[in-house]
Amino acid sequence: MKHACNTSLVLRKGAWSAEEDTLLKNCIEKHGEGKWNLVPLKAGLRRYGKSCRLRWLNYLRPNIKRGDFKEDEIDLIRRLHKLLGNRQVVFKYKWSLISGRIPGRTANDVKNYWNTHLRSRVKQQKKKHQDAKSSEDHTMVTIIKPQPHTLSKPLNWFKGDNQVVETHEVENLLRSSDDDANSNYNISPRLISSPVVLDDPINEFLKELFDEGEKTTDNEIGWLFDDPKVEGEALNVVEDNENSLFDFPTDEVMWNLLNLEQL
DNA sequence: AAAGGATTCAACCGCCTTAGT
DNA sequence: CACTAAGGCGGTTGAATCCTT
Repeated sequence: MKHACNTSLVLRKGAWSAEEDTLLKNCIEKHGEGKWNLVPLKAGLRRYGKSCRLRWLNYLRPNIKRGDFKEDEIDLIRRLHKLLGNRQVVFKYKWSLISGRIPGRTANDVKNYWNTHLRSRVKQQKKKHQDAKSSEDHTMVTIIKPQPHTLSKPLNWFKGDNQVVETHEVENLLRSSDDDANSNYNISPRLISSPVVLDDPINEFLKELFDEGEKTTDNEIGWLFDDPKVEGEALNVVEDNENSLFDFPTDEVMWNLLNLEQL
């Protein structure tokens, strides 16, 4: 028999009260983030640690921006979702990546905004676009690089049916031609050029991702480096002692790329 | 004014990955 | 190597609020 009759052990669910918020905030300010399973004890809350974490990250954390999304924020979400949205398997952390580009907005905020405001709108636009282009042979989509986002942990990348490729393997794929004449992709630290085709889904994807110029099919990804402001910037892969990090472009470069994209 | 349908968004759920043992 | 706990993610839910009739 569990302690069902002891109400002091029943954990609360649902909306947070102002009192709970204060307790959690004080606790985090005193002890810092982390060890979420201990937070309810430290804070005197009858909540799951996971619930505390979510409340802190999405609502109580300093510098969280509330209220309506601005036009530039919406535009950025739309563009980044177009880049990442069709590649959900590879870009597993899509919403985090997108929210990482928008100061003060959480992944949950961005996801909610997309689901409630943008998804249907984009669907309609896409359908319109397809209808308009149905008589043409193909559409052209130019694409931008992923946002600058430092991943603290190595990610597993999609490799095929239930297989993953470790980050270091992707690093190998992206290794500079200066470092390895036999590298799969002829990528200098500053410029991406056409990769070699290999019989592997991830390489197929990377080929698409790094292919020069424009793609000829809808929903596909390619690169456009026509603009000299942008040309020369590339996906840098750097080492951080223990962890492999993808150092995506700076804000300025990102905006240049986004401005180039014709959506 | 009120009923009820539509929309919003905070919070939960389940799954996956990672770190520790 | 296997197991477990914790952290982190995207998808989904449902209460609150807004809008329409």
